Amino acid sequence: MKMDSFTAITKALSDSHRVRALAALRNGELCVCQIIELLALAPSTVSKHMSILKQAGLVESRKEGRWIYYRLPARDDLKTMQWIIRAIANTPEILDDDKRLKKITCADLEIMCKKQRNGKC
Amino acid sequence: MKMDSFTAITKALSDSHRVRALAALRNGELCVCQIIELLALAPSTVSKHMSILKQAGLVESRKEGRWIYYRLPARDDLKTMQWIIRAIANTPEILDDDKRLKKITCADLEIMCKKQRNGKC
DNA sequence: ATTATATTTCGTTATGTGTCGATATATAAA
DNA sequence: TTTATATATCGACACATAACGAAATATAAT
Repeated sequence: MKMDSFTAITKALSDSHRVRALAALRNGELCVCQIIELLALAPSTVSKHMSILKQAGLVESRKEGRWIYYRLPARDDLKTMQWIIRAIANTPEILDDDKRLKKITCADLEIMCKKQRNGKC
Repeated sequence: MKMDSFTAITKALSDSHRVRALAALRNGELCVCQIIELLALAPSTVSKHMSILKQAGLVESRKEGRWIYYRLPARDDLKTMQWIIRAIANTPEILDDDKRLKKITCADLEIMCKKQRNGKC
């Protein structure tokens, strides 16, 4: 691995919002609006975070209609993820996120996005 | 691990100078002035870097007379180090550092520090 | 005791980063 | 084709961080 690639990864991991987003993806892909809901940040902010994770090679993305889904890389050449996930999986923040994620993933995407527009989240 | 401890580690690892210092320690402890020589930064800057690494639990220190030595933690509870070291050990930067380290560790501490004072490094 | 010196701490400056709102882009709906 | 909307990009701001030199601290040498 090159030094730049390495620091790109560690920089990407040095923000707790990004770490939480990454952990949220360990049980499957998520739509951006679901991550927005989870982190409770402005859409533009979440978009930036995800682009940093993608740049570092820590996530991949897929477009489906209006929605964009992010996921952990399929080919885990690096066992990076395993270590990271295991390191923080039991923190209160992530455990709480897991709970909230269940509700978020159950909700209909259209309805959830509409709630976000109306500022009811 | 707590989330704060985790991001303290990733933040510490998100600077290439600190990563280089860490890699330099994998073959044994080093005096601060040796790390100054290796990184070619101001003493105060190196001191700050080492305190960040120490805060994150990535290094320990030992005082001996006027000199302070840093080393990797003895009890590697986390296998963190192994992964980090392996990830960057073959980068040009680290390989070059290894070469220069051989000369640095051979040189007498007193003489090297004197050279630093006179600005000949 | 006084001086020299290895390292840290402090203050300052320049650059980087997280956040947001506004605008742009691309796709779906009407 | 026009309108709605999910996400990304841009511009601005506040705050964090890396760098240095100067001063402080602690230890060794004289």
